[in-house]
Amino acid sequence: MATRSERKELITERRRRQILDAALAVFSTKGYGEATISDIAREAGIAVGTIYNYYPSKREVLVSILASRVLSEPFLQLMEQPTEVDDKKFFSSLIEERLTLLTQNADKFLFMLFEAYRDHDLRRKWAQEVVQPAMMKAEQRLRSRTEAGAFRPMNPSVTARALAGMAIGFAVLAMIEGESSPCRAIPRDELASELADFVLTGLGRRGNGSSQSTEGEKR
Amino acid sequence: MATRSERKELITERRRRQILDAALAVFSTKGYGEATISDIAREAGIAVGTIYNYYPSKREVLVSILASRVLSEPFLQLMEQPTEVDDKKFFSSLIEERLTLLTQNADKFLFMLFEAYRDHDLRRKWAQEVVQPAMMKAEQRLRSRTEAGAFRPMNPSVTARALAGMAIGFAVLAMIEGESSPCRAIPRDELASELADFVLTGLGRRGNGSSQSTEGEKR
Amino acid sequence: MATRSERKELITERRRRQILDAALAVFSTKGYGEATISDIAREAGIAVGTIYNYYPSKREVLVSILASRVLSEPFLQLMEQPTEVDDKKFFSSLIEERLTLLTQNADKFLFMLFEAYRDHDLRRKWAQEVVQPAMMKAEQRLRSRTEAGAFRPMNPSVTARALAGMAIGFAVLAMIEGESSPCRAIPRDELASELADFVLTGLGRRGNGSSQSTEGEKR
Amino acid sequence: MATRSERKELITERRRRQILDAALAVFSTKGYGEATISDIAREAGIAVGTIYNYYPSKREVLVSILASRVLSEPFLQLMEQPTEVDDKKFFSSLIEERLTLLTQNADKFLFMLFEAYRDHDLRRKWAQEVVQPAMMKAEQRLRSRTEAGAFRPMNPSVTARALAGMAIGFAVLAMIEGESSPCRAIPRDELASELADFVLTGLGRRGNGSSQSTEGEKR
DNA sequence: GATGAATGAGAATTCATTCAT
DNA sequence: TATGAATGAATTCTCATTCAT
Repeated sequence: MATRSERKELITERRRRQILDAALAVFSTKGYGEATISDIAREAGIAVGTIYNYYPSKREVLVSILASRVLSEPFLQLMEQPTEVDDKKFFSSLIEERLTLLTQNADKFLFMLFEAYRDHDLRRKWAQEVVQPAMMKAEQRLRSRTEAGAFRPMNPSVTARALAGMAIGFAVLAMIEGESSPCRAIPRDELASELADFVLTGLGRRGNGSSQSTEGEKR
Repeated sequence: MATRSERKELITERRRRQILDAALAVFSTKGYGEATISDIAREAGIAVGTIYNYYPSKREVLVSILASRVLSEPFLQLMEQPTEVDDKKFFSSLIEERLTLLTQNADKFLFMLFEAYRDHDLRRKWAQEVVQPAMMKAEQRLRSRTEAGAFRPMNPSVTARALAGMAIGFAVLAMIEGESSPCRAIPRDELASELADFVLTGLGRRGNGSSQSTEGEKR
Repeated sequence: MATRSERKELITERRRRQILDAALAVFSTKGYGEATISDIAREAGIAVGTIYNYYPSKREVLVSILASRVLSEPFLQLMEQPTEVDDKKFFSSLIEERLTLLTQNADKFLFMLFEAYRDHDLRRKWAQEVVQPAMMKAEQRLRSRTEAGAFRPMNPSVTARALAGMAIGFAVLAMIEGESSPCRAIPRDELASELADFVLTGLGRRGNGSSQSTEGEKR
Repeated sequence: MATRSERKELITERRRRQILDAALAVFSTKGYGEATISDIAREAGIAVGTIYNYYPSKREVLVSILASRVLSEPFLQLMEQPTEVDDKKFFSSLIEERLTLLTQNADKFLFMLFEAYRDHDLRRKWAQEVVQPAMMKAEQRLRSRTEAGAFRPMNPSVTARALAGMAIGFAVLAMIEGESSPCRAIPRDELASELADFVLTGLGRRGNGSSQSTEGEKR
């Protein structure tokens, strides 16, 4: 009967997820080195030994997390492109969504960033399977908007990374500042709108090239 | 002559620095949890016991690093404002410099970010003593440039964080992508110039509010 | 059936006893400070780590010994009152029994005495739960024998402690003198009889108050 | 010049005493195993290294203490015989004095007892040079008082040890009971008098042999 | 499969001892 | 001679891993 082995498969899969969930929670709280298998077992509500029925070592649990989580939710999601067409609306909703995602997963994100940084293979995998596809999509979009005359000519590779980076760095700063950040007082949608404006028009006044230097610099 | 105790003071200070340097190197390579005191001692070229003559525990070494390094070079530097007045030049050089700094210290920066994230006090200290003063300076500048009519009206708190965040996130992405990033091919000054343009004019074409959606998208 | 958890309970109890037995043996031989967990593990025939599955620290093993052994066999026993009624027989057998106990457990007794001396709580516990109840029983007996006209009027608190103390101190001296003590040559029952006589009649001749100084000393 | 070396000798002796005093204080508080050379140096107000100029090892400091202190003050003193002739007065003052001595030095006494117990040589030395001479003196006295008709015939070896033991054990019990001992409420001289009575007349009524059994036991 | 006690290698920490100043 | 920083062996304690139940 295939049912038998299928059911087994299913249960096994459930267990694995249960373990990875617990491990991710513990790792992102305590860091890989300071988390113990005991912590993970407790978090998962199972026995220590059970973990070893599914993963051969603590290290393997980490790798498995990085492999399965880094290359999936919420990181793929993080880079996905919505299909909104109005630029302002597009960026507002994109930014709002991403900031929420990043802020809610700051601990996991940081932990993965840090651990992946130390694992070359993972880093490469992450770069190739998550970051670069997403960047390519973003570049595509930038290019097409430029061709449509909506955006100015630019280097789309650089700009895509500046945009994505802005979201990441903004979230990092928000995490460091915590409650004391003045941004906490601003409603999320207003914040997103403000950031969208910055992204679209830069610092300069509309209608003038903002790279104009001040009077003293006039030529 | 106070020379005797002064000299001792000096030697002690040197040793402490020696230990912190070694510890920072090891921690940022292996992470706090996986680094051993032995590693640090070996890196510093001293005996294990010597470390304990200067710091009461491994944890204290970490805290001391975070306290002394996070609150000093290169992090204060990272947030310092040059006095350049031409906006384009200002941002170009600022960005170039910061990217270099961040890229060269990516490992340390990440490690600290991660560990400080898990140490409330440190995080608060970092926020209060580094990030917020720097943000305030940046906000000031934005405000004065706006008053001078050079920049458009904006929320300076948000914008300052978007700018700083962009640098941080850009560096993080660069770190993840490593050699495979298309930005690696671009000369550093050109990259900085491109980013400065983005910062100053946003995505939109000069002379038109880029938050306008294009005709084709009108409904 | 509660058998499962009962059995576990039983095994746990056995292990604890095994560890405490080994620890007591090692501690009383080498002293707390110089005994190592390794020594205890070796003595108990188990692994070092196993000890930590039952006690959180070396100190806790000590405390547990003091708490469980000081407040039980052979110390409670040491203070228990037989019900013999003939005074001479009573003291002879009491003394004989106690001396044997003390001598056989001199090392443990000393070790506990010394360590308990340095642990206020333990000392108080020992005093309250062992020494004082025993002293009270002894006082009771002295009082009732006095009322029966068998013993002279006296302060029973002081006398009870003098009696118990005599046994303790006699054992201590025997321990110090070891083989070279002249008491070693005397059969145990004779020794007990001699001590019982001393206890019952003191140094003085019967029939005269021995606190009188003799004529020869009069001046 | 002998003066030079004599002075040196003197200073050396002073230092040794200073170290031993400190070491005795520390050892009797923390026990040999848990005391550190640092503790001793701090207690003595000198540097760690200095101790090693006078004693080759920590162990040697211990041995030196045991050798010099066990065989001298206050232990020899403890066993010395006053020359009082009135038996009641003799024992009262003897007991009072010894109890004070023992109580004040309980920590040192216990520590030495414990450590000496574990050092065969020391124990033998203690037995031969302190305990047995003192016991012999006591036996002598008992014998002569018996010959004078003041004391009843007895085994002086046993009785001497019972007497000395009583003082020791009484002090030990007082130490264990601490503040909660009812003996604390009794003035020291009254206590001594009570004990002297016990020593001289035993438990029984004067004028009757107290080894008489009670009526129910009549034969 | 699940469990969790046992294991022992390995890490943090202590401290007797040395030795340059 | 006195000092106290440096050393590293020894010790306490942790925890990944195994395995009998």
